[in-house]
Amino acid sequence: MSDIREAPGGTRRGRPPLTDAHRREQRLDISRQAVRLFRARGVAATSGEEIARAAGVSERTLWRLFRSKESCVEPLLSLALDAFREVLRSWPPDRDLAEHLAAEYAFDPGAPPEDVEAVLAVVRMTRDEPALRAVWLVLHERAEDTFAEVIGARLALPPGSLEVRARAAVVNAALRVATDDLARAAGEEGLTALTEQKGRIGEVMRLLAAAGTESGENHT
Amino acid sequence: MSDIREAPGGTRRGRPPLTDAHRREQRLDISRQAVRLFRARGVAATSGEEIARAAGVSERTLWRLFRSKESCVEPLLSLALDAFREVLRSWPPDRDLAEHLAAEYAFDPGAPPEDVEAVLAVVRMTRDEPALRAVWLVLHERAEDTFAEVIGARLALPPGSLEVRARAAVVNAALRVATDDLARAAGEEGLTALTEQKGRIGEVMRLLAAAGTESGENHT
DNA sequence: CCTTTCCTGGCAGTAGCTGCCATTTAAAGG
DNA sequence: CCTTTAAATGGCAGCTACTGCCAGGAAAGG
Repeated sequence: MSDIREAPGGTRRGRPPLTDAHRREQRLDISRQAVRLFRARGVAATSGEEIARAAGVSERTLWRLFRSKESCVEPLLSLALDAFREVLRSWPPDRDLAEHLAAEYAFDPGAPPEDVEAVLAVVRMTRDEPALRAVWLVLHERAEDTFAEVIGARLALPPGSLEVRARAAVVNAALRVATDDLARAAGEEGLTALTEQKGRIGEVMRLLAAAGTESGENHT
Repeated sequence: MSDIREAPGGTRRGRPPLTDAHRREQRLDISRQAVRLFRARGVAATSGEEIARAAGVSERTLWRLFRSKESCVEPLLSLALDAFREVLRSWPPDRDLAEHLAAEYAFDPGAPPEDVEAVLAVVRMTRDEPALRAVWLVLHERAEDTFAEVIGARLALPPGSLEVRARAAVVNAALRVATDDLARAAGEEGLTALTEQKGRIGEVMRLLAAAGTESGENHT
């Protein structure tokens, strides 16, 4: 809304802020190091100082970029949510939501394979590490706002309305269960069977066929 | 399963463990004090020592009963989830799930009104306090296991199956959105309009009519 | 050059916890 | 009664996650 970046007349002075892209890359790099250490030694046995050292940054800036050591996994986890968000945004008007998701979403972030493997590893770790689970759930819920925008636009309802929020939360829940299941399967069988997993994801997505799209007529 | 409480021959020696009821009451009492302080001074400005002192217990035992000061709100928040769980368990076989929930669930824990108000206050606080939000989300997800038991029994499917877990997560999401909305409304208008709120809860619950019950036939 | 603005690091301090051990409490046996 | 056993609690030391504060250093314009 009122995001005034530049005063109307004057020229910029001083060092320009880092670009958002740079910031994201910086956080992502730290995230990679943190996840590597978490996988190797466990979360409890990994200190913030080690993460900072591995990322080639001071501990002070680490705490500036992440509010807790567990939240260092956020950038990697966000890759999965971003990919889903893109598919949701590409939802064509003439198609059923569940059909669209079941057909188009296959958990394929446009990211290097080592990042994808790291994401799946973190999702698996959230089962045993309560703090990581909390991060995962909070991230998921934050993504609901974006889901609500898409769904709200489709239903011609405000994104903050009760119905839209409920539908966004339902989509979010299905995504979480599907992703957890995929990560578990990838951990047990390796991700060779990823194509088979696409079927299971589609299965979950199809479950919200009724709740996600049609039947906008049964509310007052 | 193998919950052997008593060795086959000998008699119990030493002090018996506290009953679960006592434990719950103890944690609930601490929870009340913590929420009171959180509401008065904010979470950041409330120390674990203060919570312990207010609850008449040593700081050491506080940390034994709660892993973090934010998790002190868990017992109170659980009241809301327990109430819903009870309604879900009373789901009659001949009724639609959404209908049942819309008709029977009205956010009325069998608890003293000051506890109910505290619960709503905490739910409201989760909007601005990220740590409390994380606790709320984790608690919700933990409740999904119970939801899955009920739904699994109804669908004649194992509670751990993908479909049952997905449906439980969907119900859970709807409950969360409805509860957040109710807490917000109660905070703005006071809870005089609670009867009106029952209508909005029903609205949300009816949204999962299709996803929650019938249409078990559209999966492979 | 200087100035401004942003970024980063170092350092001190706090508080949220944890481990360890002593003390107390509630039961049963002698 | 006293002893024994197990569970609960408290006190203390210590570690680490994290914060505030301030001092440079880097990138822009004057």
